[in-house]
Amino acid sequence: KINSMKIDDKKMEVQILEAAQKLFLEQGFAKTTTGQIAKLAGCNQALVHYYYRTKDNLFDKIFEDKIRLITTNILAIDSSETPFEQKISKMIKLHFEFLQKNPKLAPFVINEISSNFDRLHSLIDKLQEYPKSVFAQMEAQLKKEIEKGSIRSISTKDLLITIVSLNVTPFLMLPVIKKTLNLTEKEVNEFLEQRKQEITTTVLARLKK
Amino acid sequence: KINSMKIDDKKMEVQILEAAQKLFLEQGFAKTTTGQIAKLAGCNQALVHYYYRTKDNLFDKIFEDKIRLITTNILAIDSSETPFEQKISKMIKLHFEFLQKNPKLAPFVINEISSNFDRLHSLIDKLQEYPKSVFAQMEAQLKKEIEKGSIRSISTKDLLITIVSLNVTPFLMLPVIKKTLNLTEKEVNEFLEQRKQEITTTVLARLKK
DNA sequence: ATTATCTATAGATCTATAGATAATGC
DNA sequence: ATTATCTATAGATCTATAGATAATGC
Repeated sequence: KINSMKIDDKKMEVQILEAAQKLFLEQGFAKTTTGQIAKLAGCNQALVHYYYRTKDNLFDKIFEDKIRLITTNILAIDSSETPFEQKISKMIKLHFEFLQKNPKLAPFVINEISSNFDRLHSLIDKLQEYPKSVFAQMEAQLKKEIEKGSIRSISTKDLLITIVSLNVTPFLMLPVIKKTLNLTEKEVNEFLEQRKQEITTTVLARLKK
Repeated sequence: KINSMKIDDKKMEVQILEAAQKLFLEQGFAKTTTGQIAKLAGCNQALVHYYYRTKDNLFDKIFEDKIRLITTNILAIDSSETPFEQKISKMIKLHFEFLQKNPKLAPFVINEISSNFDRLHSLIDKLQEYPKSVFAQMEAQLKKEIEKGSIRSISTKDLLITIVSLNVTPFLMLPVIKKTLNLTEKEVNEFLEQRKQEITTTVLARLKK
């Protein structure tokens, strides 16, 4: 079985999913056609429907997967005895680098949510389940530090929104920044590196007494 | 002429533009049809094309208008002798309240930019013209303060990205927040008020020596 | 006369399915 | 036999225009 496959001869079912993913992330659901998906996957348009029946189905699979990816990467809690500020720095860094590895992810999810929220209700409910316990852990750690007096008071919610806001926005603005400042790929990376540093500085400044 | 119009009997041309605006902001370009626009405007679908010829034309008019609205509201420079920190606070406040008055604006623009950037090149060029001089003013003020030693060093670009990031993101997340936390309209407003305050706190903390 | 509005429709997609054919697994 | 893939197409939109009719301005 393993032998019978050439290197890039993945099962067509998978290739279709991957093609769909790529196109949905780039253009959004509305602008992507099953014809485009088929073409990119290297098959006939009918086959897309053979495997996934409807375009909606295909989208839901992908969207749910992305929501899960995001929720499992928002909070990388570190329960070790590392100083709190280092934990926060690491959390920002990991989240930012996750976004860097998936630069189209944030725009995509925000697009679909804000232009099609009703249809996505149920899918988004999955956003709630997992992070709850992790949120609680985070809250416990934060409270402890505040009581110790080692950081300035802030709510868990605010801290998280601040981190996510600062981390996500550069990727939303990336097309505009690239064009406006006429940046090479290398300069884009430098910008992001520099920005990552600045975000850490900002968040830590907010926590400092 | 004035007499001949009933209260809400705006010229159909305008009603079509407004209907299109509302629908584009809510659903994006791709999901909005000229049929929907006509229905909301209270006319026939053909009339949409009579006045604006193509859907693209109609969109471009609106998009350009929104880009202009945004650029004229990003930087409300205050050249008076007010202390710098107060200027920043006011700037954050004005920008945030501008977004509050136009809550669909940020998601809309980000959507269209990230799913259709190529087509919008020329329109976005307008984003550059106006703000340049204002950016320069801001930079001058900031440099002065840094040299005086009254604030911690930061680049104009970073400061602006930080403010925009923090201000914009709550509006991108609003549908999810509403649903996830099950908020009433009043609670949403409270959340935003509180958040506005927190954003100011964060930015000022970053500037404080 | 000129401009605004409507009805009707051509032409272009696009999704989804039916039915034919090719490939594969027993 | 069963599963994967293709060809072809029905049916649903959707944009844009042509041509008819109604409203308005001199």
